Amino acid sequence: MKKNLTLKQIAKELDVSISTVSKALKNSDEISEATRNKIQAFAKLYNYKPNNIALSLKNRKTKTIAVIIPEIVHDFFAMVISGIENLANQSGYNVLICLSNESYEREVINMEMLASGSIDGFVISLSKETQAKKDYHHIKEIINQGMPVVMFDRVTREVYTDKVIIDDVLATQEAIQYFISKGRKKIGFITTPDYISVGRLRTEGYKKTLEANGIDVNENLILRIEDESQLDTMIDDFFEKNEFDAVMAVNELYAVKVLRTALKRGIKVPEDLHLIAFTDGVISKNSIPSISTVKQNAFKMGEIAARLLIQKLESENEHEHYITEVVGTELLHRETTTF
Amino acid sequence: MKKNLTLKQIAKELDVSISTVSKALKNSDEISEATRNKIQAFAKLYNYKPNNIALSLKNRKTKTIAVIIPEIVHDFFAMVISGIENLANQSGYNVLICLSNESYEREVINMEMLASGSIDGFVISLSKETQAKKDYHHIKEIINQGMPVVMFDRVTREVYTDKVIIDDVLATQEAIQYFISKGRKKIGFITTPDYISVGRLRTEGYKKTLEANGIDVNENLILRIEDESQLDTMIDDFFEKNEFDAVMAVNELYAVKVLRTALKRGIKVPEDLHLIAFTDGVISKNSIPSISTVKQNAFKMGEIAARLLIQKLESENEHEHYITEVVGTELLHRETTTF
DNA sequence: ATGAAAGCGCTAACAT
DNA sequence: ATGTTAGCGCTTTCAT
Repeated sequence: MKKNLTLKQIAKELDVSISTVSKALKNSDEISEATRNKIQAFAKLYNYKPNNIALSLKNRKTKTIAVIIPEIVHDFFAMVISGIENLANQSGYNVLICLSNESYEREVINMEMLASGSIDGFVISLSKETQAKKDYHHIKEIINQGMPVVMFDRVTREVYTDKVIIDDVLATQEAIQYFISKGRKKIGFITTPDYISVGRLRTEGYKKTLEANGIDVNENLILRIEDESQLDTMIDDFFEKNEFDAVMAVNELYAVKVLRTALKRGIKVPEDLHLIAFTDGVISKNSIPSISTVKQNAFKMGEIAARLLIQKLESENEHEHYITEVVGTELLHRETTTF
Repeated sequence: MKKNLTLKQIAKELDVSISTVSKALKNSDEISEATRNKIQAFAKLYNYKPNNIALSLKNRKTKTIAVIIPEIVHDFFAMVISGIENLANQSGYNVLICLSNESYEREVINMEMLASGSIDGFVISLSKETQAKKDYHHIKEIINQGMPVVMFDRVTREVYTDKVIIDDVLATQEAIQYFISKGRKKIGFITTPDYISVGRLRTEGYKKTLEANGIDVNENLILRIEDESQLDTMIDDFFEKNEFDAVMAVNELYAVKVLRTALKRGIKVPEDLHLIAFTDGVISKNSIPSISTVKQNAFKMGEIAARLLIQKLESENEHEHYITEVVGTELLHRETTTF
């Protein structure tokens, strides 16, 4: 490992003191122009780069924020990240991404690693395992140490901090109500186990809407998928045992599997089966037929999360006050619904 | 910002020296068991966490590696990252991800930020803009400073370092040869501009195969897509002006667009049109019909890249020797080809 | 105009 | 068994 050029070396080489070099490079007018020029030229020539680590130690500021997401192969998270990057870069912040891979342990490890010095704040969406365990110690601790954390999408009431979410109940109600308005009554709902916050809320929205319309909730029409490796068989089985005229899925992967299964069984979409998914990503847009979705404005969510975080970072006062921003959603009709 | 507990504070609180605390926490037997216990108990109680920044400054080691990728909404990159994470985590390394967003400037900014202290090494796939500009100064510089860099997929001969690639020419030849073996002659090829290394190589493989089989290369049948926002119109136009019995696309997004266009035009797939794509991701798997692909073993590529990097990091000797690992590919038949 | 020195949090060689 | 000290690279206050 060749070592990086340091102030010390420059100082020695040019036979001045370290502090003179430091000041000269900052263009301080404490230093004569001649010396300044000489030092700057030298630094440039040998491509001096200040050591960020040393700077962070000193300043306790890194101008970088970290995003912790459960998985990367998911357009919703990818788009949120784009939003975060967009706003953060504009404000002069760099963005680091870490994956929890839906694992509690990796979430903790990554956060602890970063929390101790490397970054100024977090944007996080909880891993499945964390939500299942309901153990939020690591996050509370980080907040207690004074590091700002903004949560998005998969959040929890148990941590008091800024949050960015959509109204999952409402968004689902809107979709289900649409099905009903089209005369659909046998509405299937494919979701996650209830310990995942958004899955639970969406299921709640589904049930509420049926009840509000005087339709009995049939638990058989709700499929909760725990283990994605069994997606295909579970959905196939779901169709084997039930009959639907509409299905809603909590993400686009589940939705496209439904679509495949339905078509394979000779069910016509959208004529015989209406389908709406959460997450307006590449799958929904490009599937054939393309899938109608609840547009979550993921990019905007990312921007808001970044804005909230940076505001906290740059405000002096103790931040006793936290807010939850609810981003609006939109029902986007494509080829799996009739408009 | 409440401050983190430091060795100094513990030392003061317990009325011992800082180094005693440091040693005690490392369970050094230089320290009496009594003192050790006392200090460890205190540290635990107040939840002491060593400051990574300080450690890095000291050790010049961070045990974390950074991955720089052009974009996140792309299964190939997502899967490579999984592979990297897998191997890195096993070896006790953390992984940080940064996006270049296909921009030269962001690639440079991110790398420079990280290079100066925050990480031990890089795994990178070049951004489009970097490949177009052919400006690799930032990477060469980092390597010169003694920081190991491993490149994957979008690489360049101009930087001498470890690389992980597939044999793009060969993989394409295999696919095109398959088309030909099925009697297909009007073979379209949808690719990127030639400045993108993998696009160029794949185009080369396409042409070579045709020539080897005595088929004239018709440049009209090659569509180079620069600007993805025009994907739909360009492909539509491509089909308007030409007739195909087979098409190969350099990624799954292009492929699914081809599929949509073909079906919309009443072309039967795979009967009238064979289709093969690079990238074996969610789109190919879930499209209807599902798309036959060149499986790039992205996960494995990630693992190899991480392994190469970590080997360099942990070997003492000056690493004068670099290798390029070529990962095997596989033609995966699904519903857009007949087997 | 320039430099010395302290300090950020930690480790480790070297006292005591 | 415990402590002192120097040093990692940098900034900044306080001399000179």
